[in-house]
Amino acid sequence: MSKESSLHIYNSLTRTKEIFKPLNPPFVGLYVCGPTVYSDVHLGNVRSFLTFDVVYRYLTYLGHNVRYVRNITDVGHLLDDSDTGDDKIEKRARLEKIEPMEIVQKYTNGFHNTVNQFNLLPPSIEPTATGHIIEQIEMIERIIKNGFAYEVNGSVYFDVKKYSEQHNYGELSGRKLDELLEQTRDNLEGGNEKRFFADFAIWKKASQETIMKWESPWGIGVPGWHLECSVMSTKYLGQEFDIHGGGMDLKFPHHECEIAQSVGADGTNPVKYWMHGNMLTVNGTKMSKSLGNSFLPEELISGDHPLLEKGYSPMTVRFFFLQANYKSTVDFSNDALQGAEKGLIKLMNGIETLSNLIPSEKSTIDINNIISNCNKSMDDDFNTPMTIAHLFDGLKVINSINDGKESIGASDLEKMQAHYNTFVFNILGLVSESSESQTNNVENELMDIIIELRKKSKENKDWSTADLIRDELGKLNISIKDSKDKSTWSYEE
RNA sequence: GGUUUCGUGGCCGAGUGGCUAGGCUCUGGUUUGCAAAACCAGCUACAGCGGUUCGAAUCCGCUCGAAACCUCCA
Repeated sequence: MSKESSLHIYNSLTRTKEIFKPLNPPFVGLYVCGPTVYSDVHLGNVRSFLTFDVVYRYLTYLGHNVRYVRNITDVGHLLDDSDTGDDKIEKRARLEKIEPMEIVQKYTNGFHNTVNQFNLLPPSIEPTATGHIIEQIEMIERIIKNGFAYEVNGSVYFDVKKYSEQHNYGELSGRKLDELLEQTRDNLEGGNEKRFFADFAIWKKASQETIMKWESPWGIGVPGWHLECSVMSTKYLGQEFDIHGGGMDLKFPHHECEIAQSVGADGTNPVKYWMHGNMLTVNGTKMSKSLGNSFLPEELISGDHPLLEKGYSPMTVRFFFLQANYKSTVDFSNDALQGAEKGLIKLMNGIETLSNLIPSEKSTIDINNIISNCNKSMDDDFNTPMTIAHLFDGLKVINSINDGKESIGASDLEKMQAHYNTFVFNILGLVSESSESQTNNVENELMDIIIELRKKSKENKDWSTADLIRDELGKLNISIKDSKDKSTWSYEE
């Protein structure tokens, strides 16, 4: 069913690159931690979702039947585990004086808009935490039954100490419990319901004011944040599934707790391959809401932000992110963005050139190398920067064919065009930003007339008229490029 | 303090024991009525100090520096 592939994935759990073998071919389960919808997603969030968008796209390209689950956290994201723990969404609702569900709807819509702008494919299933309260309660019951959780005063905590007697709590993040203890001594002070400092809430008793709350065997309350991912991933992908992704910052405690919960409830380690995307930094520090250095997509596009010299299109940003490895931090800078902007234009121009190439009798160049190089680099843990480098290598060939220095046969040309379409548009998910506006027929025909007129004046060596036309079009952001026998036009920024 | 990771040229960023990354910028050239685009060539590199090796930017050790996580965060 799936193509011959030697896809390797860096598994955060084993800290090595492993060959990817689906548990139940041709199906592949991919779960990605989605946003907590209590405020706008910023660019750092986008990078993470983009990483897994490309993973999803490439797995699909390889012929796998991928079920991609990305959740929406709409409840249970407690500010902390203290007894006065507050829910992020409720806090926001109180601030904005509206219903929690209104907050959820507002920022879920915002999230979807953003994600569309960056051309991220929608997941197969986008479950919400509030839609799976029953399953969460059932999971808590299983954990309690197995002796890995205890109830105190209407709340339920995961018993990390008990768990670590039989299992390895910290296997994902590399943390050791006794070391953790030394560092968190301060947190043990005060009246805490937990038996052990590392225990975490899986059910939290609701206070009087809490709006979103549910009945449970332990009274009225809300589920713990880590629980929803454990429940929803295994509900839709099975007790063991292939890939779990998320940002590096979720590795501990969130993902560590997910493992503990699943093992605690069902005795199975749910995830075969853990993937963690790295952070977006600004001037060397992580972009985050709390630090106030985050961009909203609108600010990015308009350039209306103190840290931005100008606006950048979503595709420029997408391309910029793809030019770095997902496992590395990327530093956001204007110089880098401008570099990406020009690089993307070059790539898109090259594809335009490719689509207009005229085939020759036979090829003087080897197409297969370019194609297999792209596959190889994607197979190497989704190495998009390398893939892009190979695409640029191919561009040189395309341009020299266009210049008449090399030639390409009809079947090779077809292959090459298919290859660029597949890799650039389907796998990397880039979109030609000018093409949409160029589908207007009247516009195209008008431009044909103008270009024809200009051609006439050029033939008459009436340079001033030819230049006038070019300059005036330039004012409308239309640029004219002359080659030997014809002129082409396109919109520019 | 602990865990994880990293330090590559003007900028961004791959790579990995011996073979050109790539993009952007800059310089020179080709092409062009001019421009743009394209093409060719050039320019600055692997934090520092030791070690292993025939050979290291790539492995090991130390030093210096940076980041994330250890509290909510993609």
